Amino acid sequence: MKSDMPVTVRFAPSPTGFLHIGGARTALFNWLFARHHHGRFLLRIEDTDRARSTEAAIAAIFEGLRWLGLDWDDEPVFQFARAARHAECANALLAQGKAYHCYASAEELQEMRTRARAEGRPPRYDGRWRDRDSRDAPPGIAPVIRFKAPQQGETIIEDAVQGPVRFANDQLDDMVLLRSDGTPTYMLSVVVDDHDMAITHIIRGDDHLTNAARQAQLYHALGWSPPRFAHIPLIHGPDGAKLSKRHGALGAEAYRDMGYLPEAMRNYLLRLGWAHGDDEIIPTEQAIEWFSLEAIGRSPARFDLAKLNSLNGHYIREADDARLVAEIEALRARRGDPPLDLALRERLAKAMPSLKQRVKTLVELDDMASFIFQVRPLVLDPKAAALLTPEARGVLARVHGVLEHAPEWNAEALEARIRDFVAADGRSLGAVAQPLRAALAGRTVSPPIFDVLYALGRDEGLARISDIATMSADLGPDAAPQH
RNA sequence: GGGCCCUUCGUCUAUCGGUUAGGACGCCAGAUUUUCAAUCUGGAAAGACGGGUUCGACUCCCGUAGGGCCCA
Repeated sequence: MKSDMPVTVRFAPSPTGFLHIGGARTALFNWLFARHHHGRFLLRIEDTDRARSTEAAIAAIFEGLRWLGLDWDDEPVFQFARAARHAECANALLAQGKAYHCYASAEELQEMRTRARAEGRPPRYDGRWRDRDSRDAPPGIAPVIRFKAPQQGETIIEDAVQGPVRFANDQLDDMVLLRSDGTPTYMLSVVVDDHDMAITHIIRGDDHLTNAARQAQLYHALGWSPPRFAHIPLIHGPDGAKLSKRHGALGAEAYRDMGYLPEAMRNYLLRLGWAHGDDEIIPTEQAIEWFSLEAIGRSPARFDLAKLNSLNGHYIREADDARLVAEIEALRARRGDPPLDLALRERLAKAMPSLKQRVKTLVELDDMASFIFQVRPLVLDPKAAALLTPEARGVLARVHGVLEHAPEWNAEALEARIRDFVAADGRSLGAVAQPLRAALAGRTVSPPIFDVLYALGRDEGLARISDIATMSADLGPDAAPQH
């Protein structure tokens, strides 16, 4: 263990797709651990699979991490570029007799597997070139370099999350380090890179737990002390199976586009497999202070959108209004909507305190704000149209009269005025508020009508009421005003 | 098939041998109310199963079942 060294962790995705939710959580845990210890959080792009690695995926991963607010230290390391260094380490092991050339052909390997299978043994390389002289090598065959793994005893991983995990060494065969074309294998590259990057703690999904044993052996053979391992359980879909496309496993940018706030996502992901007593709302600063590997659970957690929604609603309500306006503008821009002019942006800002109270996502926020973006004459939805009976329109005409001389145009003053009108008229507030809502928003659901009136402003508000009040034709469900 | 890991309300979790098994999301009911929310109050809801160890197990051990990961 390198307890004397500054904490250095890494996130090492393969750029074969977007930053999915499991990767995002792994990155978050690494980031929190680094920030907690005032250490470094590095990025390594494991792009050795040339066929599947893409520039687009690399960009998506960077973008996803930036969106989540997980800033990394130093320039990212690209693994493929370090292949020569990896080969050098394999050759060093070869020179020291800790690795050997293996000339077994693909057919031989296949034969080994089928025989093992037939005999009910686990399919493993049988070590046939382990102690054989290279002079026996068949001509014309480029050898691979295999690791001379210990055959007796056991390898114990003292995992920070899983506790001690023991592997019998005879279960682990002599893995390939360098392929016959001279390219390093994943197992070699990871160990060399983690060592060269001075990684002190490897926090990754527990799908790598078995790899840890072989990697630990490699560390020892190379004369390096292994880092501390922390294998965190994978995230599962709602049905308990591994999270996959089938569950709609999406990239970080998809969650952004669905209207989630990065701080809500961080809070949600943190609580998947990690807890601090009964605390649920844990802002990032607090998370950094509290985070520890010991508190990570060992059982896989299921991804649950309902809880994310709840957290997101909380963070939206807490968010600064100006920021939310900017978020809505960004969302609309991504969707291809024209930018908001000054007046609309101002209306949106005025409505924001009320709007943000009633939504779970930014997409819902945008929808809740649609009354602001509507252009007169409003398109009424069927329920709103049904509310606007001739009688209701008559009421609206009188409300218009009451409001047009209002000295002040703010929610409190408008409410007082309308309540006076309602009281004098002997009606319930609802009998006036609902038609008013239909006229102002074109829907039966909106923020409180006084907030709506205030946000719309005097001219637009009165005009919308007037549009409906002066309408002569019957307003059947199909008679809503059309553009 | 082999190795390894996991198992508390529907979901995320607290509990680190002694609790009426707590909280959150979701759900149901009520309060509030101009709609929808928000908020408040109340409610239903859990230790997979079987053995041990112990005065006492959700908690420790073994087994079974179920799920997952890796290898092929």
